[in-house]
Amino acid sequence: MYLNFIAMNSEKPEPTRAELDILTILWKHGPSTVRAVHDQLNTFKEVNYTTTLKQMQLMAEKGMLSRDERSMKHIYEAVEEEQKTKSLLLDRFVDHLYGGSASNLVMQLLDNKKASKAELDEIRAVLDQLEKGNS
Amino acid sequence: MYLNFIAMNSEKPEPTRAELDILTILWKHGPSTVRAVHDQLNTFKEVNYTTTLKQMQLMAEKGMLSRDERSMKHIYEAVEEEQKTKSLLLDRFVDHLYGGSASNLVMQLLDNKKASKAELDEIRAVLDQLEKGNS
DNA sequence: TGCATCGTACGATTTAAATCGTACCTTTGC
DNA sequence: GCAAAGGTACGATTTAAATCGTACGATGCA
Repeated sequence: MYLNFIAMNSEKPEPTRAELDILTILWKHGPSTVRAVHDQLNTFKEVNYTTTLKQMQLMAEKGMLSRDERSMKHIYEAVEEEQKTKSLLLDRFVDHLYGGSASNLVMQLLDNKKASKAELDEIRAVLDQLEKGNS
Repeated sequence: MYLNFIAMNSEKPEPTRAELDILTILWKHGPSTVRAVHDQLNTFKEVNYTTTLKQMQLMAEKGMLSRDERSMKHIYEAVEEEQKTKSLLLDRFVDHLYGGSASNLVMQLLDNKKASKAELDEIRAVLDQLEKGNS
């Protein structure tokens, strides 16, 4: 009763929605000032500049972002790579909603007619690639 | 003919984590008492009974659950179907993390070695099925 | 009949996320 | 040299989610 493996394993915090918005911008544009991130953010979401600032400061404190303070305009950068973070989120998502079954998720995805013909072909290509590599 | 209010409102709220846990149980077991849901819940998460009760009452208030009060032990049931809800969540997920590209998501998924050989085959089968139907 | 058990109701609290207001320091242009 | 513009710092507030404590009504049964 002392150990809880599930709790121990899932102790990795996932970014919140607002954090993910900021990460996405940083991944896309590379190291940036708060101002730059904020401007991007405001193209789809209205928030006060200080809100973005605070958010990024907190993220830096948490270790999600690093920052270069050499100049007065601090430059922030995402610490974790895009793929790594998204992959974590995706895994959690599959586990939570599809009992860990990737194929179940894909089936649902394809059923949703969310995938165009071009996408289907692309997916098939990925499959071919994988099978070739594995065998 | 009047249109359903919920259907008209496209700002459909997505269930929170705790809510999703409860929905998942209800989808799996069908209409249930709070006690039954709570017991299931406690197999992987420690919460007080009244917490589960309150949560389910709120969900009913929000229209996510319906309840039959004829007996003292109220019976709750999920209003939305499993597939419909999951499909909404999946779409939001794809949009947010993969710019709406299903194939990008699938690629990541397959890269994650999260998919076994059997799953790959299954996915391929789904693809075949779809292409046949479409063309 | 009385008490333990199981149920609902619901206000209050805790926790976490997100936002904002205000203070104050630096740089820049005139 | 100084005001305006633009930057950081950070406490306080707002909002939403999740949890719990307590009250009290039904039921079952020795």
